[in-house]
Amino acid sequence: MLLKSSPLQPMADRLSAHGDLNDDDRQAILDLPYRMKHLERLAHVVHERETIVQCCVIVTGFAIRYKIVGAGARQIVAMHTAGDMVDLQNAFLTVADHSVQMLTDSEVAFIPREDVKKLAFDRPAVGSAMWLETLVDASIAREWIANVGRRDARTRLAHLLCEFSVKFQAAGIATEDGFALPMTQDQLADTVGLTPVHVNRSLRGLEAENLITRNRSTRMVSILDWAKLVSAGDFDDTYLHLRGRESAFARSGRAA
Amino acid sequence: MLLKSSPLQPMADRLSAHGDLNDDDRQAILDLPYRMKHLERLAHVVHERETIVQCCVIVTGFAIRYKIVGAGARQIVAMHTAGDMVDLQNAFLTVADHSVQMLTDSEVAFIPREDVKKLAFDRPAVGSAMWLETLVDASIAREWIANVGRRDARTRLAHLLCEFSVKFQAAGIATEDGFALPMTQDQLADTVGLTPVHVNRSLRGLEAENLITRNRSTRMVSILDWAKLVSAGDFDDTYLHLRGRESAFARSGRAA
DNA sequence: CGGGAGGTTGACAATCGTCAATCAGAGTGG
DNA sequence: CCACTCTGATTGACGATTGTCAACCTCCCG
Repeated sequence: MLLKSSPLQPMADRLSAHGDLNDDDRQAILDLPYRMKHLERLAHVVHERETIVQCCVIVTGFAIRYKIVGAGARQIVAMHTAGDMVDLQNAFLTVADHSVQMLTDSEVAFIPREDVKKLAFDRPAVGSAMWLETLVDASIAREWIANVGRRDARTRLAHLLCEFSVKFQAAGIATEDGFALPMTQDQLADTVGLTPVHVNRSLRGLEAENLITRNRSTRMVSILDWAKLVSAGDFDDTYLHLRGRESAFARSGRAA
Repeated sequence: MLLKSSPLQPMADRLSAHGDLNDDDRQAILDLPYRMKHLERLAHVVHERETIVQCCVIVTGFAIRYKIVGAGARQIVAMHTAGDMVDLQNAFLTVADHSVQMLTDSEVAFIPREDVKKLAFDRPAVGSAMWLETLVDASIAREWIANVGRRDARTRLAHLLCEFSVKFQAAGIATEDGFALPMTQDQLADTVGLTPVHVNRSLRGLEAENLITRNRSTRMVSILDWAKLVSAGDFDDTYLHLRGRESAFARSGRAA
């Protein structure tokens, strides 16, 4: 069960979390052909309108998906961490409808899309898990629409911080006390549909309320009061579909 | 090839558009067990947090997916027309992360989720098409994030109208000249993250510019200048992934 | 020690929201 | 055929959240 060896292990773990994969399924994932690549901060994996031929799995690091609108503004539409299959989901779409860029120096594995498709249909359990993964992504996107469309600045940011906290903990790269936020305020602004100036004001507001603390140099966010942050962010982790895991509500209950 | 008989025909057509399905594939779709139901305007198909046991295909009519945020506001996160598999995509998620409501009196077909899953993996061609359909939905959601997050009121609405025009034409329920918009201004407001008052002002603005005309009683939107509307809405239909079809840009080119 | 990226602030502008009144059209019952 | 009612559309006055502009600060690094 503990075959920690392949760079694809995080991907196998992620998919296992979505359903019961047997050892053969897991091994089949690890046996996928891949090509490792080191990508530097701000390097692009895909550009909008490009043709997709490979799927990309993040082994280490963070990435964002973004779109550029006519006025030149950028909107970040998703954020990914280790184990995420950034464009694996797009194994079925031919032309990219958005760009993918690394937030940090990262290790990624590229897998030919045909091999991914084949695996998905050869092994329904794996296929289901992959499909599920893309559906969870879609669910998060819907939540972001609501976040940007119907919440004020403070709530939007608190919500995003809650989401990151839960997501990072699920990925094993954060504790309940806080996490390293690999985004500048410019990037945060493009994530929640605000300006960097307003993000700054809102973030300081959350600090002033003693919900969080930040370390500017390490870019670490410490959560001082999870229950209040959840409340401030109107956060409910149902949309993350984390199933078996300890839910954020459970955590908030414990903290209360 | 023309077996127009089953209520599931629109679904088969839609899936065929995403890839090459052979006659057996198409027949397998039509052979799915289903239960027809008439739903009145504003009836709910699913409520947020409910457990999903059936998948729903719209045969006639329109539906919206929406979320309610803490402050009580509603955000519509998707809009669906005939042929759309509203919760088929959620065959893999157990608990609904949003509500689904009909915009008009409609005919829908309910299919047990297990049968959908089985079909998807028994017939990879169908499974691919279904997966693709969910990925297109996700792509639209991402575009909506950008629309709400980074475009001003006028542009947001123009963009939405362009999307509806293209989508409705693809579904065969609109011409290039216009379409019946089954939404009130309240619902439009909850779609683009504005207030109804501001939607009204923006819509009248587009009319004043002679980009569109509306018939209040039939709720019909006529497009007077497609090219200018596309420009005003910063619209590029790449994200709709319509492949083989005549693209909106082709149309705008023709009109120019 | 200079340069640069990113964070912070203040003053001011503006898009968009709120509130509330009024209007228009469809359906209903007498 | 007309009053009545209800939903949805339209407008105006006013308020406020958020954006814009621009300066300054802080830390890191060569």
